[in-house]
Amino acid sequence: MIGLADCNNFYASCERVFNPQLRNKPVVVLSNNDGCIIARSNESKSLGFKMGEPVFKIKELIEKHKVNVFSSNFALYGDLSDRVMNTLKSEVERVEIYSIDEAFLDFSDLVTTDRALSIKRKVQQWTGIPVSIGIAPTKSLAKLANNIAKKYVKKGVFILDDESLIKRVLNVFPIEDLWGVGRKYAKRLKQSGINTALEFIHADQEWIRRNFSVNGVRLQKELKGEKCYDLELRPTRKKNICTSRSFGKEIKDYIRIREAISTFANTCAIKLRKEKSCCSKILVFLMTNPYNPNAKQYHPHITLDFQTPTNDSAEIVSMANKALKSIYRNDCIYKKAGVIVQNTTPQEEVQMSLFDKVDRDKRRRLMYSVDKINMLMGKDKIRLAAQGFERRWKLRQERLSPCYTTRFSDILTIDI
DNA sequence: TCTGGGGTCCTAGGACCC
DNA sequence: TCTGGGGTCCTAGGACCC
Repeated sequence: MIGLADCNNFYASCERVFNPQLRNKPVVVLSNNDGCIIARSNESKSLGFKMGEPVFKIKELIEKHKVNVFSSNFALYGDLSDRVMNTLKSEVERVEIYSIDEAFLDFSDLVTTDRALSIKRKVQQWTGIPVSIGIAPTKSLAKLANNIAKKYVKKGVFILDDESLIKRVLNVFPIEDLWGVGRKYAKRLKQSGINTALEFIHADQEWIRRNFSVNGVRLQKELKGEKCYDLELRPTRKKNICTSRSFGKEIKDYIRIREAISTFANTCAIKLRKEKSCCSKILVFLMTNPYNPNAKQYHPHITLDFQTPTNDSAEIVSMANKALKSIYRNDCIYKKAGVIVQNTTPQEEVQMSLFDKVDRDKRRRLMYSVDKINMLMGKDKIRLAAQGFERRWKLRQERLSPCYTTRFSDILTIDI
């Protein structure tokens, strides 16, 4: 049996941990640039706030209900996520961290409601984060069980084990809530008269394969209780790494864009080194504001290759700027830009180029020292000049909560 | 005025090989 | 007039996830 532990309204719950005044009050967390709603407490959900809704459209509603609004604070969420995962690992031997707020748990040894409940209570007590746990024979069914635990079961734990229970649940489970069925697939399925998980199980397998690829077939098998996805215990190396942002204010000036692209490229290089990977391709893209119908639209991108795979900041930044130069036009105003490094290989397995002139050992030691100094002294203490100093393109974050757990100056003090 | 960011996998089609 | 068979690799686009 496989369990899925999923934190309830994770980002909103994180904001509550060190700010108990928010309990039982509506909370929403916004995306970067304070643009859209990306997390809601139960209170906000019942007030009708929708996932992904742009904030400016619902300003009055927010004020009317005195909703507590926060900019996203990923330093806080990341740290609390680590605490939740470590707590789960203290109770279950085999844990797959699936996302920032979800983990699959191997329950093949012992499945009881009591065990699940005591795990849930421990996470709550040790981290302050409420979780729900669904347990079933396959990952897809565990996802489904979790969905039910969250919505309908007060104690927050639901075990989906015997066949007749599974059948009863599938019969009322909406097709669009299945794991792996997004908006497009749901629409197509409904057009074919398939509205519940049970109807999906009974659909013709060849038809599913044709319309929803092998993933659809796997989902169908998993719902029937046949395992297609195992627990993945070792974190896998990323194949692509992306750093991109919308700008707080739109930018036209080449120098400013170059500073942003240089910063994004440098961040990609840092992420690569953290993964101990090198990349052999780099993609740079620009975007004008698609929501402004009067603006000239231009969404260029270009991919360039490295002769020798690299994770050297200087090499990656200079290649990114070369790419930028070839797509930049000065008659557009840009809203967003980004850098994606691709075709990654483990840094120990880099294929050298016969004509390479770079002393790669020396460069690697240099990068190692830069990373180390920045870790000790603070982010960007050593940086490339191309990144600039002003960060004029920076995000809007007007309602940021303190980094309670990751910054000394933000640690709570207690008056006795 | 104001609309997020970071990933993965699959498939079809084109280019190429012998 | 008649024009094979069996592959691989790469990429763009589309779907999905959180």
